[in-house]
Amino acid sequence: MNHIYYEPNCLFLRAMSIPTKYQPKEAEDKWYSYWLENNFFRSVPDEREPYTIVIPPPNVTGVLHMGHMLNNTIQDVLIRRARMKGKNACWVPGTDHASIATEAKVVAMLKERGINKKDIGREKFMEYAWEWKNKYGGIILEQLKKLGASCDWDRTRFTMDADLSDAVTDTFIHLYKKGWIYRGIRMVNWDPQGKTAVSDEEVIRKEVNQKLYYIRYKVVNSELSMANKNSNIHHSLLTIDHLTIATTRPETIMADTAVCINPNDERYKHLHGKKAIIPLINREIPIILDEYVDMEFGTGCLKVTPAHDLNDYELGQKHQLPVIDILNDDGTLNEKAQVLVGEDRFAARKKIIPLLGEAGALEKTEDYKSQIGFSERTDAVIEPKLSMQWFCKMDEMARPALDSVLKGDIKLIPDKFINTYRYWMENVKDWCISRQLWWGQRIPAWYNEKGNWVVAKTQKEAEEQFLISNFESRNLKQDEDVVDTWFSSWLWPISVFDGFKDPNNSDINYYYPTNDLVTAPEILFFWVARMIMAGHEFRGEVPFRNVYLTGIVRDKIGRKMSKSLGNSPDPLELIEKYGADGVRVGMLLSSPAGNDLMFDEKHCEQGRNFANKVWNAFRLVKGWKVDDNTVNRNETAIAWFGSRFSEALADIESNFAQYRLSEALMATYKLVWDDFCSWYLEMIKPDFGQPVDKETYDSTVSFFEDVLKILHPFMPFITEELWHDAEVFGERAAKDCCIVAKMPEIGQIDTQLLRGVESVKQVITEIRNTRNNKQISPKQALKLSVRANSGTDYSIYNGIITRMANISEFTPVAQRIAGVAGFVISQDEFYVPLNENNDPAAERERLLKEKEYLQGFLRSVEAKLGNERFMQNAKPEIIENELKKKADAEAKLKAIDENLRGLAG
RNA sequence: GGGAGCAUAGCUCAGCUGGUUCAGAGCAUCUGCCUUACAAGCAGAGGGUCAUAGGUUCGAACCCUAUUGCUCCCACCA
Repeated sequence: MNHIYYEPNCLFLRAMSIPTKYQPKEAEDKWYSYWLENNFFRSVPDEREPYTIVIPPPNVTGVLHMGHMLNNTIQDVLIRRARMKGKNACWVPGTDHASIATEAKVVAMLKERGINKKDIGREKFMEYAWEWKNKYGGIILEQLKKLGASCDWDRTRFTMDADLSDAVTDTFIHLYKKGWIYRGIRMVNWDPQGKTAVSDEEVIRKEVNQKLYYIRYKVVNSELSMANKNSNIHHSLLTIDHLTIATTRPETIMADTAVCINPNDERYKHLHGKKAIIPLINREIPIILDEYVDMEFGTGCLKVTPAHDLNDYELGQKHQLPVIDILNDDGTLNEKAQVLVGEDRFAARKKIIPLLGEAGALEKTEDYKSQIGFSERTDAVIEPKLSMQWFCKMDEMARPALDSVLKGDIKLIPDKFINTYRYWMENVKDWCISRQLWWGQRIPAWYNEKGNWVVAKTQKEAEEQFLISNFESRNLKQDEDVVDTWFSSWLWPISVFDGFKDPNNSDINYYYPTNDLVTAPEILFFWVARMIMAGHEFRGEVPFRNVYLTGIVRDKIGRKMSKSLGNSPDPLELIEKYGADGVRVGMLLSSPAGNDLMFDEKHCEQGRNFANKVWNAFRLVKGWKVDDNTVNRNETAIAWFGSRFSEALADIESNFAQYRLSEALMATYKLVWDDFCSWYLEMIKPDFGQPVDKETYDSTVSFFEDVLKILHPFMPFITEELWHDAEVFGERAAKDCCIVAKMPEIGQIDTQLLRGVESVKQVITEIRNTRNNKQISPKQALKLSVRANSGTDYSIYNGIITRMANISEFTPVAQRIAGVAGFVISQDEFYVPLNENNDPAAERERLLKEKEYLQGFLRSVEAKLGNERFMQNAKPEIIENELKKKADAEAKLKAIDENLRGLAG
């Protein structure tokens, strides 16, 4: 779309050696290193007010995705703004060890090399894992730098740093001593792929199409079966009946320990006290009675499998049923299953169906939809499994954490999340904190050979405790499990400032509580709620004041961006293509807090175009020659933009105060593009080849400085680049960088002037419109007259109007001018005599149309004013407004009537 | 099954305590322009029964009720 023959024209431009398009790449590298070299991101406590953000630590092995882009752009905007407002801004970066995800990656890596995790043992495995971490762990942080993230990199932390791990151990012991951490056998969510337990929150439920299998169990006549106890072979001959159960998991029938029916179920009264026989393995199980069974569902007969279903487990406990666990940790069937041993649970499900068929036990299958739990990290289907785990009691910690949100000590933005937060906190369950992994902080519990155990920080301390309690303390072994990753990340806002190691150090005292937390609503409970609990428990204070919840980044047709769908653009490629500033603007343009972001590359394009606009506005100003002898004719324009800037700034500030970042950006965008470029610069632009007067130039340069400042948090690179143009701004010392410039403050706002210019803009638009309609070239100067009925003095706008609308002569008149094109702006009549003949008929039509509209308007206003109840109930200022509307409309109608009469005459 | 939220222009969203004929912005679209900063641009224009149906009110996009459609969260029905 570039006009090839246009570019060479640039050669004729004076002082226009800079390209017509902003080149982001070079500026980005240059200024990011410059900022680093000059320690602008570094924060140490001082006398200033702190402004602190701790980054939601990304997975150490992760790579940057669009969610990170959005999240970190927001944080950077907030932190840069705070820095420019004179606060001591501190953004603490870091990464999370993400035990299950990282361990899975390391296991996969080892597998590729033909190494099995179990064979090499824990120590060797950890060596590999650290090696992996050191190799890939920094990638995502390096990527954040490309985005312009102004983190204090000297403070970079990792959740498995020695100090942070110590904090985990110490808090574990602390909570254990309080009685809030306990150990027990429970049904947990087992991830057969990660081979670990996961917490309830890490289970994602999805609706899945399944089959419901109807399986026939023979029923044994109890007396006969007793009599023939020793002749299993003849079971089938002795059965007198059968029952049918419905299940989605036929591969678990070998673990059944009962069949349950509702005692009130008339259909099955004859089964009371009898026994059923599991098909294929022919094991006898009791038929028990419990009202838990829904008579409506399936056949009304429920197979009870305590080892592989939470409800069945509870039912089993109640009826003291044995537990038969037929699954290995990896989800394959073990020898207790007797059939299909070694098969994976899903393979077994497929294979058992023909077996049941052959045995005559399969009655029918039905399609069936139900919710199934998947592991958040590995996406494996969760298997309920009975095992010994560590738990953390949550109810007591939840209470203050709920209060601080309900009382508003912590604000959720947007606040619609308060409801969900409350629901969760009021129904909080104990947290399963142990994980059967190696990558993470090991549980500080020690066991002797007899199975006695203590909780202690070191083996030595454990031995001492064993001695005190007179237990055998030889050959102590530490618990093999590690704690849940979130058991370290919930300490993050405290641990990054060494608040556990040294609870009274100057950093934690200065930076804590932090100000804003920017994160996704998905981890509101996982992470945010638990951080609040930890804040109360370990510091007696909330960890942050505001939680800005971002939405999910989706593609433009609303699908969540994911690797598997391949619909996620590579953020670094986007930066390459549109520049970091362009991408930042693109991300922020349409993403109000809490709303999902329908990502479209077009937004980045818009961001890039905006950067280019700023760049070219700068080229314009840079190209001007200043002449001290030229007179300033732009006082009005300068005064206007000063006011307009303050007005817009007030709006921007208010948007920021409410965390409406996209609106703050849009307000900035419009101020710069429309008010500054399209209006102000056009108003004051000297004619080609003409110099600009000193006053206008200085004011414009100063305005430009302010514009760069308010743009900086959104577009750090281009602003810093232009900021350092020595020709325009003079040489700047390092300490005077844009990144640390003082944000402009809201100045005087001359509302009368603002309103006047708004009218003037309308006048100019009308004239341009007239040109468009009548196909008059903008180059052809026109004459303009005004009959100022409103009393407005247009003389101060003379320069603006003549320049912007190419008017050769702008004169006030006392009488209306007949037979001339015209328009009315707030009671004032404007006339544009045109050279060619007017079309009186068309003009008349236009006037009649406007008259009709005004009459309708007047009628509605008069109706209101004539309404007694309105006059009684409406606020006085509303009524006053209506009266003014009436007067305006009447004046306009009068002018139109006069014009119509003129046309007629 | 329970709870919450949303529905405004082709798209993404504003619309704050009901009150300018209130229906807005950006993008996209259309028309005319290579006007000496910028065609990644300039100037102008056209787009909407505010999901549907009722109600409250002098007055409703806004408050209430119902309906429809979508989204999210929570929940053990095999």
